Parts: sequence; C-alpha cells; structure tokens
Amino acid sequence: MSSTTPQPPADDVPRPPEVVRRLALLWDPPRPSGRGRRARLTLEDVVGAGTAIADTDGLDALSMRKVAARLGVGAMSLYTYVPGRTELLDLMIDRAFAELELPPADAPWRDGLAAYARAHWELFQRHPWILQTNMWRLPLTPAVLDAQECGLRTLVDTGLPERQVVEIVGLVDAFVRGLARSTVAEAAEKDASGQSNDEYWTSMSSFWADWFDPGRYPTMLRIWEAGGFDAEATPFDASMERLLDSVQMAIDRARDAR
Amino acid sequence: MSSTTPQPPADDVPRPPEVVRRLALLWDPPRPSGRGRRARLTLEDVVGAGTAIADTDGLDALSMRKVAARLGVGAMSLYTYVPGRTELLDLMIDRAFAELELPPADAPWRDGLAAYARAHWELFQRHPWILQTNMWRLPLTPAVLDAQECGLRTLVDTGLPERQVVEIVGLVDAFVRGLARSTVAEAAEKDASGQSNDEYWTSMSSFWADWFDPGRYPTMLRIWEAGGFDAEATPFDASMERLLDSVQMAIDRARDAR
DNA sequence: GCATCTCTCGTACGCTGTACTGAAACTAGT
DNA sequence: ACTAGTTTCAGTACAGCGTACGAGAGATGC
Repeated sequence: MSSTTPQPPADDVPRPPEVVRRLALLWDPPRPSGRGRRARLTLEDVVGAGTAIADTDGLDALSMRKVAARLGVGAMSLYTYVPGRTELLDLMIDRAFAELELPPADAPWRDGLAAYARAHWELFQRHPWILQTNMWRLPLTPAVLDAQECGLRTLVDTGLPERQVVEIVGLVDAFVRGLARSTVAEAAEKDASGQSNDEYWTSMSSFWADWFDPGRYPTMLRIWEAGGFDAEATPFDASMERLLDSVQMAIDRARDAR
Repeated sequence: MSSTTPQPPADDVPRPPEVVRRLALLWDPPRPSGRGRRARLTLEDVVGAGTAIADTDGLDALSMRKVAARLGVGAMSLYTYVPGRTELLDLMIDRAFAELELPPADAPWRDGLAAYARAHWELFQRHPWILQTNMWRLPLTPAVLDAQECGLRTLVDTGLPERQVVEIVGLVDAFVRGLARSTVAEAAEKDASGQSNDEYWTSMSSFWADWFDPGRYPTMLRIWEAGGFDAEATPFDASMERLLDSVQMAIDRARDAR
C-alpha cells in the first residue's frame, strides 16, 4: 500500500485464524468436560473480576496480573479460561451489554428509540470503561447484536429505507457515546478536585488566566459568560428530543416520497 | 474510594502540577536559548515522526523507541524535546487540528457548520489514529480550541440559546467521529482482505454461517437482504443534511419562542 | 495402579514508558 | 585560550505489561 494512504493499525484487524478464535468463546461457550483437574474458578468469575477492576480504576488498570491477583490466582491461570486479554475484553463488553434493559419489540418507534438511547446512556454511566475501548467497532458478541437488533427494529417498520435505518441508529449511537464521554469526563474532573484539595482547579484556572486569549476565542468567551458551558443539567433529554424530531422529519419525508 | 461508584481512570485526570506542564509546551513554546549544545532535531521533527508512524501503523505502534529510531536517535533523546508520551500525543493532535480548513467567520450558519463537519471528516480520514486516542476529551491545545471556536461561532448568532449552541456542536462532533470510525473500520477490513488473500473474509463468512442465528436477529437479516448494510457510498452527506435540518428546526423554534 | 486429561502457575522473553547518570558539545566570560 | 556554565545526547536500568512454555498437581476412567 502506498505510504501516503493512511492505514489503520493492523493490530485491530485480526488475521484469519484469529477472528474465529476471538469470538468462539462467546458464541460457543465450552461446557465442562468432567475429566481432569477441577477448575477453581468459572469464566464468569474472571469476567466479573475484570469488570470490577475496570469499573473502579478504568481500563488502563485492567491487566491480567491484577485480575489474577483479585481472584487469588496466578496470572497464567487466567489463560485456562480466556485465550488472552482481547477476548477477556470482548467478554466483558458482552456481559455489560447484556445488562441493557431494552424496550419491548412492540413499542412505538419514538418511545422505543428513546428507551434504546437511554439504556445505553445509563450503561455507559455504569461502565465508563466501555468508552475507553479504542476498537474500531464493538465486537460481534451476542448481547451487542441484541442491542443492535433492538435499535434497528424500532425503525424498520416506519417506512424508512433500510439504509437510512442503519444510518439513524448509527447516529443515535454516536450521539449517546459522545455525550456520555463528556459527562464522564466532567465527573472525573469533579472527582479529581475532591481528592486533591482543589489544586486541580487552581491549576486549571491559572491555565485559563495565563494562556487563554479571549481575543482569539471571542465566541467561547461569550458563551462562557452566558453560562452556556455550565452543563450541570445534562442536556441528554433535550438533545435526544431534537434528534427524535429529525428522525420524525425523515420518516415524514420518506412517506411523502412514496 | 468506594467500590460501588464507577470511577474513571485516574491516569486521564492529571494531578495538579501535571495539568500545567502538560499544556505548557503548547501554549508557551520554548525559544532556543542559544547557549549550550546545538540540538540535532526540532520539536517539529519529533512531532512529525510520531504523526508519520501513527498515520501508517496506528496509535498502538507509536512508541518512544520507534519514534527515536525513525529519527536515528536514542530513545531518551526525545525527552529533551518532549516531557513524555502524553505530551507528544497532545502535540500531534494539535498539529493535526491545525491542518483543518475551517470555514470563514462570515459564512451563513448552514454552510459554515457543514464545512466545519466536513473538515473534521476529512481530517479523521487522513489521521485515523485521532479516533484511537482514548482520552475523555481532546486536549486543550490552541488548534483544538480554534476548531471549537469555529464550530460555536457558526451558530452563536442564530438566536439559539448559548447552551443549545454548545449541545449542537457537540452533537455534530459526535456524529462526525462516529461515522468516521465505522468508515475507517471498513477500510481496515478491506485492506486486511487484500493482504491476507481473502482468508479474512472466508473466516468472517464462516462466522455468519456457523454462529449467526437469523431467528434471533430477524431485523438485521431483513436489512442485510435489502442491502441496507452496503455502505460503499458513505452516508456522510445525507446524514449531515438531516442533522442540519434538525438544527434549522431548533433555530426556528427558538425564534418563535421570542 | 496407571494412563490420561485438565488446571495451576513459576519462569522467562520481548515490549513498553521513563528515571537516573554521565559524557559530549556548545557558548559566555575572563 | 581557557574555564565555567548550560544544554543535548544516550546507555543502563527498573517496573510493568501480555503471554509462550513446560513442569507439576489433581481429578477421572480403566
């Protein structure tokens, strides 16, 4: 490939044998064979320990050694249950998405899509590390596909062309993730402030005082002074309503075109 | 720290002294003092080498040793130009965002916002590694703030309340990032197919055949059969128009409310 | 008892970011 | 020209990471 064409990292595009092995554990869970030494743990234990670590300390703190230590087990023992860290993360994501309380199939599209978005929103609040996974897509796990199926189902009978259904669900996903990201970031900063005796905010305000050039960023200054950046009331619902309005418009337009 | 409260990783929330040091290089670039040994490189060389590696091999391949090797220099030599990897990434992001061709200040809001989105879209195509940075927010660098300023400016005089301006620009950002992500992922898979003689696709299709349960995912099956997942024509423009329509609606509503 | 199978885990390798240290190279002051 | 001061360069080292390997432990089937 030409060196001028940007290439995403090969690491995230599994090579042939890998792509199957990576998902085998999820779609074809191994049943205990009865023979051989008894297992001290279950796969669920391992995934749960990983999730607990990621929930409290973030994804960077999730290492095989720490998961093993939390379970009182040698690091390499984990590899009996899980082929590697990548697959452990896939399993954690699947387990997390299985927690989603998805709307029923017969809900009106607007209620269904709103509930779909809100369920994700709450999930990301509970497991912010999902937003830290820097994969290109979510893994193709059962629970992730369940969620996708649910999202698509809300719109598939509205008369929208199939391609637009996919687009819109993608837009909703991106919106929820984006907003959850900044909300979590805000919470993290608030937390840092509490822990470090407001030195963090001192540093930050000195940044704004010393380096922020109001002449260069007049709009930001103006919005700041008008309180436009005070997001204590998260704008999730308002923005979501606006998004749903635009979906309504798309549906009306699709109906008119027929 | 309570184990029941999800905590984002402390690593991404710089401690007090850190938060200033991390941005100092960006807002207060050191001028050469003339004294002492001459530098073999410039800061620009280091940032450029890092960007080149990330462009071609992805963010995971970006290590201090590799950057140093590309410059024909010892690994530790980089630390005279850059305090650490985090700050190098900040600089790379700033440099990338400086490439944005932002719309002029006097453009009508719809043209301006569309151009703002498209500029980001093209940037992410050129530097997909930006989408791999798993930080909670982009760093507060000059070029990043320039871009934000531009986005906010397109809407600040439309009569929308300030808070909604911030919301909408956030929505546009999330949309562009989300769509760029899946586009890049698709390109990565196409590329993997080329390199590995279609074994990748063989594996993937065997996945669909062996594990995908059409009864569990009827909507996905239906959309698939209707070609709804064929995204060769990226739906950027269509989706963007839909988004802009919803912004128009919000503006009209804000006008009516006054 | 013995073969067979599975789980457990210490050791080790290569990779990472970077702290420390001292050598090398350059300028300024005398 | 020489010294003192300042800055860059880079080797070594350390802690941490994912994980390949292989020896041992414990269970089952014969």
